[in-house]
Amino acid sequence: MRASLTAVRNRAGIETRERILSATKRLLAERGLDGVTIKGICDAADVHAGSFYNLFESKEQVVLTAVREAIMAVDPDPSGHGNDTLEDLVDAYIRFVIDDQDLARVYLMVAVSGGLTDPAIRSRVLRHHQDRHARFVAALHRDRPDVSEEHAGELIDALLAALNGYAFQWLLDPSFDFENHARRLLGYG
Amino acid sequence: MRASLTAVRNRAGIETRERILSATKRLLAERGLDGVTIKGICDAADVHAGSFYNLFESKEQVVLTAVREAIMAVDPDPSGHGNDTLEDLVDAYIRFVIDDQDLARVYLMVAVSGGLTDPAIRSRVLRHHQDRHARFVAALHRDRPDVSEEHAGELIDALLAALNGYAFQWLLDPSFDFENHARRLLGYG
DNA sequence: AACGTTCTTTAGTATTCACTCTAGTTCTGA
DNA sequence: TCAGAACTAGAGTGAATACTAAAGAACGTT
Repeated sequence: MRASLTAVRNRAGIETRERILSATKRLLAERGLDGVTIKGICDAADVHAGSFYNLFESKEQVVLTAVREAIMAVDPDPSGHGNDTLEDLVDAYIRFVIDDQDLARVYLMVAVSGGLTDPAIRSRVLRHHQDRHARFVAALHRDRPDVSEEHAGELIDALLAALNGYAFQWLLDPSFDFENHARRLLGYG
Repeated sequence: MRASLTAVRNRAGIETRERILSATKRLLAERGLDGVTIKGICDAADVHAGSFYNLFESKEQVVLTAVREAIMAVDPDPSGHGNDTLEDLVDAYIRFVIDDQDLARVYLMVAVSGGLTDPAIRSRVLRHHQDRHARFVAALHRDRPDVSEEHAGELIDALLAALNGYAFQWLLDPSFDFENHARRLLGYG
């Protein structure tokens, strides 16, 4: 690791950084976590290795940055939490997956392959899941105060897991009716 | 690729082949599709590279062999098809995931990462899914002849996708009540 | 316009990867 | 037991990998 990166201040540097990050996201979606190479990123971003290392410390850093953005993109409006209905939350996930397929692919691949193999990514994924779980449970409780806390926890557990399964199936086979199946999950009882 | 492999006939060769294959499966489960290396496999199987290439043509071949076994292990009793109930099929999947976590991990990682990036694996995964889908639809139709074919197809679509989502969630977080959630999916209506 | 900082390029290095070669050892069948 | 086939060991090859160093170009500030 380099001692420290020079500060990024000029317009050129900021633009290059953005180009590298979006190329990384695209390549992650296309080739997967380990299919991404520095050369691939640099070619796609039309940048030389030296420039890359002027702006990022390592391949790991740029990948983690892209992954972090993908994970954060799953949840809408994280500041104004507390007023979403369960339907809002599910809708937001549906929209995320459909509108931002690249990031959704990254999110799922990271969750599955990374979560199942890399301890650092695993804990990140689990933590993210906990936050999501809490948010969904709160929303469910708002809609249906009669549902017990324990039961709500289990319902949301199943809901989130199924949503991921649906999303994956749709990314693999676009004829899968992701949107309707996902909405139908809301008929909880 | 080598012109041809010498035939594997001796006990020693067969044993070594098995050692290599099971080491490959274990490493696939631990490190993922691209985390597996020839050196890793050879070390784990206590074999040298020369021996490896005497028994397998390439890294790709041994990985695909392991993957094929993982995918085949998902479906029970493929010969005697036609008499399983939907409950049998779901039970078999539950048992597969719980009893053979390594293979289940490989199966899911391959389906997600491989399916989303590698065209060869993608078509293999899709084809496998079609077979599974047909089997599940037939079982549903046997239980409930009143359900229309189209509706049955959609129900099974959702069932299979949810099962995969549940399995992944459980592999990531063992406190997830995979078995019960999976069984609950059978309350279709 | 001139100076220091930031950015880019070019040409590397060391390492790891899948895979090969060859010589030697063990096994099997006759 | 012996010949030939199957198997193993271990060094080695070239390509690809992440990453670095150093020099020059572009930028922004004064």
